[in-house]
Amino acid sequence: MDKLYQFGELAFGSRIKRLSDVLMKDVKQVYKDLYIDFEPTHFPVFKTIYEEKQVNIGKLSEFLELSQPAITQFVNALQKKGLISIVTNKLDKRKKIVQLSNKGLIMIDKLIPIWEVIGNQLTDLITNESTTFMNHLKLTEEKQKENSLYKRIIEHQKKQVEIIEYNSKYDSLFHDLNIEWLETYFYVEDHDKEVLSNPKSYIIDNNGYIFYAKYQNEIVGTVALMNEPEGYELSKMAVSPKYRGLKIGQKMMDHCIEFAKNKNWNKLLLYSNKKLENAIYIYRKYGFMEVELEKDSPYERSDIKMILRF
Amino acid sequence: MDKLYQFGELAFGSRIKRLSDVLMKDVKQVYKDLYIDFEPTHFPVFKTIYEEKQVNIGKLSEFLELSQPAITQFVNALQKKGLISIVTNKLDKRKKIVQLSNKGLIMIDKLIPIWEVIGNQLTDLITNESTTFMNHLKLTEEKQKENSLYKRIIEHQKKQVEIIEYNSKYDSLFHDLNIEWLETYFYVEDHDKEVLSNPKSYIIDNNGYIFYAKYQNEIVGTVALMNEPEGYELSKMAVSPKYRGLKIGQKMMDHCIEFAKNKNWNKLLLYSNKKLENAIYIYRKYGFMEVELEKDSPYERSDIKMILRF
DNA sequence: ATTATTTATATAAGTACTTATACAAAGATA
DNA sequence: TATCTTTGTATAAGTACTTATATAAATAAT
Repeated sequence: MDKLYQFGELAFGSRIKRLSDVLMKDVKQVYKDLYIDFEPTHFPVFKTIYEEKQVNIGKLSEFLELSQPAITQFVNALQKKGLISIVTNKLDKRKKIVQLSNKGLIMIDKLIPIWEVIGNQLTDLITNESTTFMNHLKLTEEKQKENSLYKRIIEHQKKQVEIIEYNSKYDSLFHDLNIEWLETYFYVEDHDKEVLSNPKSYIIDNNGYIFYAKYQNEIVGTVALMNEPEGYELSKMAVSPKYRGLKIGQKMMDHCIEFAKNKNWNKLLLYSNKKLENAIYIYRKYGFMEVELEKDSPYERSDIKMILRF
Repeated sequence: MDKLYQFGELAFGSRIKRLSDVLMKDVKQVYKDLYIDFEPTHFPVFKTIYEEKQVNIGKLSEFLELSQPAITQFVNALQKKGLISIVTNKLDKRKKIVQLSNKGLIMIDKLIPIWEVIGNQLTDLITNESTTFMNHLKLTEEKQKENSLYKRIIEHQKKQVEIIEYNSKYDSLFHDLNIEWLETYFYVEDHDKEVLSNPKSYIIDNNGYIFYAKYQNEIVGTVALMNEPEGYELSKMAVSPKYRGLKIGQKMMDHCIEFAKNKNWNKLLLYSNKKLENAIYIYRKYGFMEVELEKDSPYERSDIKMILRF
């Protein structure tokens, strides 16, 4: 029972406020998932500064129909984040000219593609067969409850990720992504360097497989299925830190399991480390079970071995 | 140049927020004008309590899809204003049962008619020929800028006030409204009592006129045009304190001036007191000019005499 | 019958605005 | 040229929410 529905037009203001709040919250979560350090409320001010290139506080207030103190507060926040620079106008020392900083320009490049996605998904959300404002509002509220803007955006982003097969031209990317991952969480063992520098001889030529996650024409993740005496080992899983949040790891995992089933393998094994709690949690969700770790395990850093049986 | 327009769907959230803010602001001003001590943001909670009769905080939060702390804050504010009473449920001492207080019930009686007006005017505002949510929003924003919800409501209320002619059945109302006014700003002179108790003989039978302002079938204001040797005097203007804000005084003044012109009188006079600054300001706006006050003016309280010449 | 968990509300702190007011620089006026 | 007004921004305090967390009472589990 949603009382605001029952109140009809009288609650129109409260309802559009509530809708605005949930949409803002969803977009906030999207930025967070994509590791973009940007507040949705800063969007109008930031985009206007970007478009106008140089603009003062009064003009921003006028353009956006927000109070001048509101703009001052946003501008201060954006400067604190280093996204804009503020200079006093030489001809009129009362005026503060605002423009994007270098960091702001880098941020804009990250934001523009996601803004396009947000815009499209929002359009989907608010587009429906209706003739009155109240009905549009109602249908939009219902759609948002069923499948929120947040979910819509994340689903769309996930669809943009495709898994492709080994190609030697990506050897250096394969190396770099995995070294980066190792350096972040552990340290690079000599054996790693050897294998990662020669994926063809160590993996492919040994009847192994390498897959890449491709997102917007860029390789953003790698995974390998290595042919070991005991069975195929899931390994070399690395995701570019810029693209975490898109569940790329899970997408690669889905692909590998499907691939293994099609090959009629009866199991997949992997080595990991208990300190990677999130990863272990996900492996378990996929059905991997912990087994005893052999003394001569292939990696120093491993302290857990898991097997998924089909 | 409204930037948010240009940003298209992306700025949808910001725009509905802005619209919500201006509508709330307009309704707040309406309550203020009508001397109703009520916050528009309290509307959903207050109306729900009224409809449910007895309800606890958790249920309110559920019904209105607002966080529990939000409800707690609203409920505390309403209690502080004396509009609701809170009792702890005897069976479950965690639960706080909220219901309208006597003061709250009186408030509801004041609010219900104005809620109807607000609802109707809002409906007008958001009703337009369009098919998409964005266009509805755009048209509504434009209508709001042209003729705001606030103006629409006040215009409507003013239209509800009509001026009617003398009828002896309203003699006691005529007396009471004027005595109340005198007691608020001055004190009641003996002569006042005499005149106000016998309007027929003192005013009507002396070729004078009495008019009433009628609002929703209730007499809420009075004014008289008294036949004096020098000319007709505008007098006995009183408005019920419950209905200030509807510009009833101005409506009666309009009527009297129109009436005087139709009678081909060449002037209207009035006596007032300089401490009633607002009244004097309005008289001047209508074209009344200050003239010298005779020593033997008819009222002790008067310290200014004004004349409007046609 | 304890103890642990869940439920109902309160409290604290933060965010995104608002209005009111202060202040300094620029422009207008006498 | 001094002063008065206007313009541009800053600061303070308030409002309407939010999330995170605390606390007390009720209920479930042992």
